[in-house]
Amino acid sequence: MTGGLEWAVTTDGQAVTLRQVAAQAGVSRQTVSNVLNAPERVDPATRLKVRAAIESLGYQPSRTARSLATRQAGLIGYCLARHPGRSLFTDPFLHALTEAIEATGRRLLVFTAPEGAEGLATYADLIAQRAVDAFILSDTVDGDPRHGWLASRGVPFASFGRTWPEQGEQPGRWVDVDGAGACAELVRGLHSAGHDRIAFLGWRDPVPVGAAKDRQRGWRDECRRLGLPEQAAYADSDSMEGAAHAAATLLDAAQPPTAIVAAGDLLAVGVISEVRRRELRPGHDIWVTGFDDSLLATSVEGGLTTVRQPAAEITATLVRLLDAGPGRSGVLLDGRIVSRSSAPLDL
Amino acid sequence: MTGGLEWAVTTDGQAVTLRQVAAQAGVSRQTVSNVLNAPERVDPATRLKVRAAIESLGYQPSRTARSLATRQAGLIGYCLARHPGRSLFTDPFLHALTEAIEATGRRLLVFTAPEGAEGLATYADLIAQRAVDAFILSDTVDGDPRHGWLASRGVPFASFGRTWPEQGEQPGRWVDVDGAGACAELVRGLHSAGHDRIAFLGWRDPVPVGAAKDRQRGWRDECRRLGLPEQAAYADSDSMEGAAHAAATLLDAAQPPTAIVAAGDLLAVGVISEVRRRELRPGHDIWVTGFDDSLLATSVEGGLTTVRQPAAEITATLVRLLDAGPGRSGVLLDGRIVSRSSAPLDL
DNA sequence: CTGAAAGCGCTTACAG
DNA sequence: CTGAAAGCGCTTACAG
Repeated sequence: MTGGLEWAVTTDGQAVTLRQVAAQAGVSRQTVSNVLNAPERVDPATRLKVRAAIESLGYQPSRTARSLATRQAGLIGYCLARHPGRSLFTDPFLHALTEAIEATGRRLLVFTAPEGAEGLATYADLIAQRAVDAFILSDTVDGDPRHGWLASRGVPFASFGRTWPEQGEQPGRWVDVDGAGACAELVRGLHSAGHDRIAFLGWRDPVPVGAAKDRQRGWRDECRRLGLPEQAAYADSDSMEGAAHAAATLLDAAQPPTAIVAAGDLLAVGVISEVRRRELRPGHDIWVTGFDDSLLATSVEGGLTTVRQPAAEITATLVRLLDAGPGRSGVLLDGRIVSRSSAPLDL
Repeated sequence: MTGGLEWAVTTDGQAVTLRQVAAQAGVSRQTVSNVLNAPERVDPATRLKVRAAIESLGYQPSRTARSLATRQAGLIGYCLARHPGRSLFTDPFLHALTEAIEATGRRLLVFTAPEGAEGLATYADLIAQRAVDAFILSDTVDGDPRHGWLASRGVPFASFGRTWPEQGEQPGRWVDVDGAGACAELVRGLHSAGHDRIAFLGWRDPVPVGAAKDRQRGWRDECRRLGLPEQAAYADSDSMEGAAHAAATLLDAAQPPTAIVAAGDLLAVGVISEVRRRELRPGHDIWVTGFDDSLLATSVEGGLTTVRQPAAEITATLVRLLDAGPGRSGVLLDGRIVSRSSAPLDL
């Protein structure tokens, strides 16, 4: 014993099994199994004896053998987005998801799959091989085929993100961040701070969509409610450069906005660079906000006001939904506005 | 049958097993197993018969049962970095790794663990549970304890990144990108383009380290070789802002550099913003390079000249090393310089 | 070439 | 409360 980090192997490199624990404790194998899985059924004295043997041998049950017996892989499948590095939220999300799953004693299996309906074959393989018990879906797209497909087969899953069908019609269970609500709040905050011309800067069309439209809708509805003009511009690509050009068109208008709500942090950073180039000061002359609270948000001078997606809450909800059984339900979580100097909001 | 996407379940929702395939084909179970695992041993005629049954039932072997019999989990473990979102290469790396592992018929299990020696307990658990066959290590730090610990226990692993002990002393097998070589090449390219004052911009100390020092060493050695001055500055944090401030000190010098080699893309973007703020033109007045070819590199105006880490090559090498058996070896891969307008190099 | 047997390391009713 | 039995769904020698 070298201090708790030794792993369960005998001198010949073989792993310790139930049988050896049973032998050492002088009980049968099923008794050992019972102290592990139903300790209340076994006599306290033998329980202690068995626990001592487990401890001294450093025994841990084989996941594989247990899985075969219980018919549970103990693994949740998660498909990595096919465009690595495109979203700045992917990495924090995956980390939080892994921790949330681990907290329930299961683990995360990641895999890749082709886009769209073709990718279903990969899901089918995983199911047929009984390699996972359930799936977590993210990077959902409008009309995502996975949800209906899985639901119709009775495969448990939970989705981060909506597929945007009519309300209540989405198969299965989902959780999402209320992008519309967060952007509306941003507009209210900016308006309270004295802004009357609050523009929106989004992505031009062949881009993600659902979530982007949701954010824009929140901005637009709130502007209407407050009787503010609706100025919007769109970046040709998801880049700082694209955003800078789009921002330029806004700032060149006869009545330029005094605040710009960008649909993402990267876009916001592009807006800021354009603002600076015009010798205007972000957070003074022009207020700028982003979305995601990614590493970029704390990377620009003074910091970027942005909307944080509550990764831990999202993933905890996903895990809960996973075990909620069949049915349809949705949870909408609030994004949290993080105020920094690009738009010093009073929250 | 609805077109190949149906999964292997009977009408009662139970998965198809070997036994049912055997029954339908009119052979024994081990014959079915043989056509799957050693087809050359079975008569072509029965092989066909069995294949037809497999096909028609949509049968796939249970991973769990197979794992128990073969004593191979079929899973590779990979620990996610504890600082999600800090590195822009994490996401592309993970995606490439997953594909590389899948190409060998195995899958990737991701997990989280505490930093440093404490985290070894998590590795120990995974091993004791026989949940994985091997590990891929990344986010290596100087003097990383994992390599020696795993090697001494005979657990297969492969490392992306060095632990920077004396040459040849690192336990196990590793692959890394030659940051020194790439930065030296950058310096040569800049020098050929007429630059005589080529500064380096890195991170101030309590940051990653090994790789950062390696990049700086490449820059420094090449500057010495060419007889160029060695100007360097360091960002206080891994942020555009920190880089902008550090760049300012360089540009305020009596003999300011005409080119700046930044240790990372985020730093480089910060340098560019400082350059622009001074009404200087990146790629004309001041040439700027980054490292990683992350999404930021194509996000700034005209694009950032940077060093691409060959994700597919790295991960293919990792998988190869995983199966190379015990021993020590290292592979140093070249980074590829991607020239864009922030430093229009002739390559 | 094919099949009967044993075993992988657990768990789950079920007797005692 | 405890243990003998059966079984999870495969694979791997080994007879025939």
